[in-house]
Amino acid sequence: MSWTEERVSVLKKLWAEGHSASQIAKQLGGVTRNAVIGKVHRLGLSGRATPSRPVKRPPRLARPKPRVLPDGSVKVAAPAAPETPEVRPAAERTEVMAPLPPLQQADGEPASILTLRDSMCKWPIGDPADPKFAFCGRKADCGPYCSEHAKVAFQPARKRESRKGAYDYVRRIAG
DNA sequence: CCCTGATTCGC
DNA sequence: GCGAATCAGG
Repeated sequence: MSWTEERVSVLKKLWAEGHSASQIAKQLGGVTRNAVIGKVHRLGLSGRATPSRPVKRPPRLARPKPRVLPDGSVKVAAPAAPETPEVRPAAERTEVMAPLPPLQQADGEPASILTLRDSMCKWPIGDPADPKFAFCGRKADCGPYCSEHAKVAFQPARKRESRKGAYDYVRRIAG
């Protein structure tokens, strides 16, 4: 079947009335819903009333699919260039583990190994090898951490011993 | 697994 | 221009 003026007008009418592509294809006959969608897209009336789907997905990358030719041979197109991975910024990853900056004490310095006391949050902040390495230093809630860091420390429990490991690490550093 | 529209690309 | 294949969702 071909897209006669008649059939196109019917297509437009049904599409405008909100029928789905498969319903239109069924009514027209001789075409699949893909054909209808393709025609709709070509006519430029793709965007209809899409109540529950304003989802905008990124363009699909090319499909280098092998195709079987009539003579039985297989042809493979050159693979399309991969999209840019886009790595997450380091700051975004760190933010989860250290949402709070070290508490400034009276002397303006954050809690260090020397000044960290039992009642202070022992959440490490920064690289231990860095001179600026410090601890959270806020009031420890019920464990070694303040209420905020306790949420982070005692939540994921990934793999095996994130909690114990974190605590031991602090004990090792803090004494 | 059913459905939806969107997109690609060989024809 | 056409539409099958495929994708990304509901």
